[in-house]
Amino acid sequence: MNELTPRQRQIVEFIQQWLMDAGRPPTRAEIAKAFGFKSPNAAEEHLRALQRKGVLDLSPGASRGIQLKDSLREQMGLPLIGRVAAGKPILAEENIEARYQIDPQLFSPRPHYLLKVKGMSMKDAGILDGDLVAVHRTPEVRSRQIVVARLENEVTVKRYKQDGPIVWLMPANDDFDPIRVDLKEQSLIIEGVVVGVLRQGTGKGSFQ
Amino acid sequence: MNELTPRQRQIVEFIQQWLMDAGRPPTRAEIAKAFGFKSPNAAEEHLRALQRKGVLDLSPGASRGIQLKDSLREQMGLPLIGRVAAGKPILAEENIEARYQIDPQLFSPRPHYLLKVKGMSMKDAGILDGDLVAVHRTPEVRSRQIVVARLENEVTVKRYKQDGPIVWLMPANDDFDPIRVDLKEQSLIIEGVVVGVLRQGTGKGSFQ
DNA sequence: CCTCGATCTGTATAAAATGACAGTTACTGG
DNA sequence: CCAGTAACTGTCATTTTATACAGATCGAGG
Repeated sequence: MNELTPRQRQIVEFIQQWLMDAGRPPTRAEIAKAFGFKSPNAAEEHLRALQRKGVLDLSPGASRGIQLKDSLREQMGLPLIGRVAAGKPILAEENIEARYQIDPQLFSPRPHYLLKVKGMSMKDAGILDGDLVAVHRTPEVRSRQIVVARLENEVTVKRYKQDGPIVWLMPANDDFDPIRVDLKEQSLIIEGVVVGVLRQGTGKGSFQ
Repeated sequence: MNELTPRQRQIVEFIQQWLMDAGRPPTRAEIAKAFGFKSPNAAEEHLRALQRKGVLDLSPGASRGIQLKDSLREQMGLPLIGRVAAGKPILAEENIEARYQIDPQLFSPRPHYLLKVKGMSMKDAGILDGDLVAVHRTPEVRSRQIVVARLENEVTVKRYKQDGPIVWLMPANDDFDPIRVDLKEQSLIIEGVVVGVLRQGTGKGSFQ
């Protein structure tokens, strides 16, 4: 049901482009002109179809009353997770300290949240105390990826290494010891894989 | 001349807010209603004044034809500087590999560009080969800040240390030696101070 | 005192834009 | 073959919007 036709996708992309260029949504006539339609009603019907499919909202009566729903989500930005309350899902509202808009093209795959790292256990991977890691939420992890894992209500960032039923969470710092997890005895929840790192100049960072 | 009156500032802030909420600029009537004006012309005159002061652009004839100039610059995003061509200013068009939108609240002071770091000379400061550093363009640097400096047409990222007429550019890696610059003999151009670090998951990064 | 800019009211109108109705064409699944 | 949907053309009444013109007030500066 939510599948867009190629033409509809073109229309959405055109509206996005127009928003970037002009700072306001296009009118029906402007859409029609851009696509070579000889009637504004062609645009009207596309907009109706896209509204039915939930891609955008139309404000009745308002000129340029087109609102892309995706852009709303983008306006929200990535949530920054600080301290994770025990037992709560990681993206619970009470864990969110702030939201930051980040260009989605910057990281891939697309991150779902930012997590503030505590401690220096990943120092040699260039992840310092206070850094923010961009995390893509997925349970699929491969060995040697840096993951966000939850063990006994404790959230940690470590390099993942699987050896049959044994998972090793490897720090990147000789002062720390690897953590051994026997999946037959303990539950390990993978909260996602790290797809980027972000350090703010402010705070106790190592510069300025 | 570019000083806005308090009322004008309110108008600009209102337009920004409206853009965030509705995804389209307000009409004159909508501005008038929000401020309690009994005539849309009051809004019209504010818009004219703001256009004269260069804060926004008005598209004649278009409904909701208000474009905030700041938001245009924000839409452009931060330029990513890769290889710096010898002799060219760092922000020359040919040095720009891409542009990324970054939440301005994320770093402070506000960065002007991103620079791709080559080599591991700042490893112990958590800056690895291929990382992007967010740089605030200023010639004012204090000792111990990490700076972007240009020496003999070579752009480097190092920790700054001044000792009278002698400047030391300190690596954060025991395998590298400090660079000694005598300001009486050599010219050192400070291209800015590092206000943040950003690592993309892709590439030859140390994870995934 | 006079002028000027900022900040408004009040009125009016042309242009821009929405949104409805009546058709057409082409393709797709039953 | 028929119904349904996507993708249009063509027309037009109504509403929304921009924008011009004629005032009014108030405070700052010469």
